[in-house]
Amino acid sequence: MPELPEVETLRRQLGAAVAGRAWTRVTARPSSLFRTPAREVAAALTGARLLTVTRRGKVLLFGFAGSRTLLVHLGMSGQVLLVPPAVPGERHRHLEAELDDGRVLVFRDPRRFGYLRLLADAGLADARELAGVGADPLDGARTWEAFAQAFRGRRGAAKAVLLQQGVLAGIGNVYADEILHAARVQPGRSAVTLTAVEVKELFHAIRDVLARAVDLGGTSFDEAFTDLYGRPGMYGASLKVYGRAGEPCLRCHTRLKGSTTGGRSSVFCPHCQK
DNA sequence: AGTAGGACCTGGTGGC
DNA sequence: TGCCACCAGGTCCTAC
Repeated sequence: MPELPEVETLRRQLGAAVAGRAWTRVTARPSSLFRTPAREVAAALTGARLLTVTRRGKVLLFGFAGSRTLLVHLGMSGQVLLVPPAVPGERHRHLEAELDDGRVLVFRDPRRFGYLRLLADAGLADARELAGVGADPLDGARTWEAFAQAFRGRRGAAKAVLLQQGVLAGIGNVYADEILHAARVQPGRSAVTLTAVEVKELFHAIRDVLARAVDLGGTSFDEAFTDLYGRPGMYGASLKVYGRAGEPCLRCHTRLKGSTTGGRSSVFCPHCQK
């Protein structure tokens, strides 16, 4: 369930540890993950030097010399790992890139909900993977007024709007629940009914929750997410509602309620979330 | 334009 | 112990 904090954690680590390295040998095993044929990806990236690693919402962009960019979405079980050369391949390795320092960059994804796509930089502007990606919640220049305008233009439930990547990019099911609890807004509440004060509260909750989750290296459930070095994120201990249906609200001790809307599970406090 | 539902996929879990 | 139904999640698609 990599959402913004998990993807950002990886981006920072990749930028520090892998950017600047050439990919000396690339193995790509064909699977439904590859939106560019695996053979083509391997051929194009063998010998290529990775220059930058950036992020748009939940999408990682690996920028290579020669004006090519590899888009990587981790879906819900995707992992990017940096391992020593001798580590034998566990299952579900879709792409392995040997670096010019001998280490190996691994892309795993047991459930294969993610994707990889290689594009010429000129094609980035109209890549469908990025077309719906909106502003970044951690962009310090964003004001709550701009958020309010984007948020209140949508008709659906508050949670559904938070999950729309075009409003703010990078929020998934886990952090949406945490944000709504922090802002004291029920997930099913119609977005247009929020007062200006509530929208402002929501905006600050988005920032606070995501920034703190980034600081703690994201959230890990089982092995669904680990950082570049296989270590779990530490935000799990800070979760207030996700995974806690039936347990007491940490703010008011009311039993937290679970619900399902649009195929997504939600947990919220029926008392202190309005 | 919204909502709901299914599809994708596999590891883990709970029930019998 | 074994088997199976079911669930989780992000995104995309179709149907109302």
